Amino acid sequence: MASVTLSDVAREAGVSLATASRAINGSANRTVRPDLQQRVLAAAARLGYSPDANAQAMARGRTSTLGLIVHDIADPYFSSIAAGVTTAAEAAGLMVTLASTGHRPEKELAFIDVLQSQRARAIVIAGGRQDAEEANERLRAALATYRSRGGTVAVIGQPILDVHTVAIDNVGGAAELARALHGRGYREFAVLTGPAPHLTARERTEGFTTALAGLGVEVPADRVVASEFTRDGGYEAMTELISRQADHRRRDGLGSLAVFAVNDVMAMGAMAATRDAGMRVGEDVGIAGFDDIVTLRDVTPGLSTVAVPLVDAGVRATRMALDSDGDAVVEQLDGAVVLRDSTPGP
Amino acid sequence: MASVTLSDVAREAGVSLATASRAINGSANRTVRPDLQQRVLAAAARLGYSPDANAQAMARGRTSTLGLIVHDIADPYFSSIAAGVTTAAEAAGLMVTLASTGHRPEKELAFIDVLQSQRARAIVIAGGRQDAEEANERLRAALATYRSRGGTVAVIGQPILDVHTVAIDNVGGAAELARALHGRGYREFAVLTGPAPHLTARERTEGFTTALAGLGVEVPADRVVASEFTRDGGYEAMTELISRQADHRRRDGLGSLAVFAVNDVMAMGAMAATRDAGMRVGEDVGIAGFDDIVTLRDVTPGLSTVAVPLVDAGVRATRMALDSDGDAVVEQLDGAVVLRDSTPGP
DNA sequence: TTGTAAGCGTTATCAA
DNA sequence: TTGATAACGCTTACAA
Repeated sequence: MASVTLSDVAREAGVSLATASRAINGSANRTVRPDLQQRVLAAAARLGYSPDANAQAMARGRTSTLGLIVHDIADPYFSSIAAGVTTAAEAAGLMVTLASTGHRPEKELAFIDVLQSQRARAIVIAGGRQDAEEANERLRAALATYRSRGGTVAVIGQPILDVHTVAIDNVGGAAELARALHGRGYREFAVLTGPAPHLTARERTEGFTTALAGLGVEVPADRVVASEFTRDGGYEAMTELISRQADHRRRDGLGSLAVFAVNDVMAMGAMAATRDAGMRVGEDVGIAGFDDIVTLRDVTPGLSTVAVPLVDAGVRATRMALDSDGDAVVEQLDGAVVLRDSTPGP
Repeated sequence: MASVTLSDVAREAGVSLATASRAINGSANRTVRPDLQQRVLAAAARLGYSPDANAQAMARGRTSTLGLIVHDIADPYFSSIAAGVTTAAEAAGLMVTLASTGHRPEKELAFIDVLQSQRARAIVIAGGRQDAEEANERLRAALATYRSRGGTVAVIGQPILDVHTVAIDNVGGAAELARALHGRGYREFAVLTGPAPHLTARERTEGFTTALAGLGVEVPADRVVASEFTRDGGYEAMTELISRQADHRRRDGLGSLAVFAVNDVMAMGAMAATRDAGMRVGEDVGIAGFDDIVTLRDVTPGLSTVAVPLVDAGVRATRMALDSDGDAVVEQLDGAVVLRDSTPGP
């Protein structure tokens, strides 16, 4: 690591350290004489000088790092958000430090500590919150400390951490989906919901069932199946649902039933389970998801879903974290129902 | 940013700066008396001390940062690799700085500079190389400089940058796929290949056609369609292919034709184009891809493809970058053919 | 406009 | 075992 330092450059250019510094980054203190500036730049190039960002961070008292915490970067939901965050961060001249928790909530705290240590300028946390008050309280405390030290924060998810939040309208989107499916003629519904404490799953489920109730349709309790918030969760929940239904209606399949899986990846699992049970998606049973994952837009039958602008969510969260420093602001992001052939109507 | 410093902790604990430092991280210089150690730790906790990673980096002369450069983090190919990289990095006690180039090769160079400035310990570059010698030469130079300054590098892609490389066996995988499709009875083939300079696309195409040649089957030039390496590229190429074929064989569709799209995402585009042209995937034409993207494993008909262990590629590349410091090592990663219903046989 | 010198928060060397 | 103190590479008052 025998790096070339700014002193080396200064010496090579025959100027003082201060002048070299000013020439290379044009600091607040205005100008350096053009010819000197050139000399310094030339010397830097000749020596292959690379400024030490850590030293700069120390001297300046601030870094150009933004932290991004996701549950699982391989999940298309989070990777889309990450794309938005990296884009917006780059536009702001920041590099992003990526932390993937692997769905372990305690890692969130640990990563906040690390980002705190790195003196990251801002932290973006992506991913719905859990209904787990002690965990949330710890998170709130950690973020409050981070903010008190000058960092800024934005969360994509539920606005319960007292920080800037991009809140996806899960309730509204699910409700609209419910009405749209009802509009296509479905009168029987089921929900493959996530784990009970998962707020996003819960909001989507409630939005869906409440909207149906408003239309005079009830979703019986045995048609609300809990599971993991994953592809396998969707598969298992659908399998379970099918076996529960088998009793009543063995021969005619699930006929006029529309199944709402609370995210697209679960919906894909549900589709697979449907097929493995010998039924056809769309014809024997309708299936809808939530998110409109871009990679899944070409599946057949086309998956009905609620499109969420995930990349945009990442961009907005980053901007919020960077721009506004005051009280916690909540920005709502609406989804848009997209009806495709997985729910053609009964 | 009025942070608590180690001096504050030392004062609070009534010990020297040096002792505080040793107590908190147990440096090479062995022990600190247990009671002092406790006092320091307690003081640190009381004050909410958070070590300044930048200062540590300066003093220690090394960081705990690993840089990851991808073309597009929203692409499932890269997000899977990123998952492997973050996992392996975390295991090594490193944080990863994520850089997404948006497919602009010049950004790769710029990011290497930034990572160099950050004094990142290692850099992992994911994504196939282009046949563009000046660009590659610049990259080689940048990486050589980075390495000469003490950094280590690993690339996932073609081993042409004189650094450690995880090379995916595109030729072999595509060849095996060709033989497997031939084994299912196909005798006519087409290839939706990527842009000409894209080495991964080229290797897959060549592996495929060469293997077929070995079986006595030739792929006519007008059945090799170039396009972007994306979903839309696949869609357009397939549309083009269909229109080219339309002349000969209007009524019987593409019958016994198997189409190899050089990656899964392109294959999804090709499937969409097939359907939009009123044909059925599997029955009217076979379609296969490459990569076995996890999110696409449940599409119907199931997409025949070559499974590439992408997460593992990320893990290995990270380990290579971290472990071996010497000459460029090339580790080959084999794919495995997975035949599904998108190529049932003619 | 340029230079001198004082930090920035740690680690690590060297004495004590 | 502990404590001064000199780096680490840079920025930025403050002087010149």
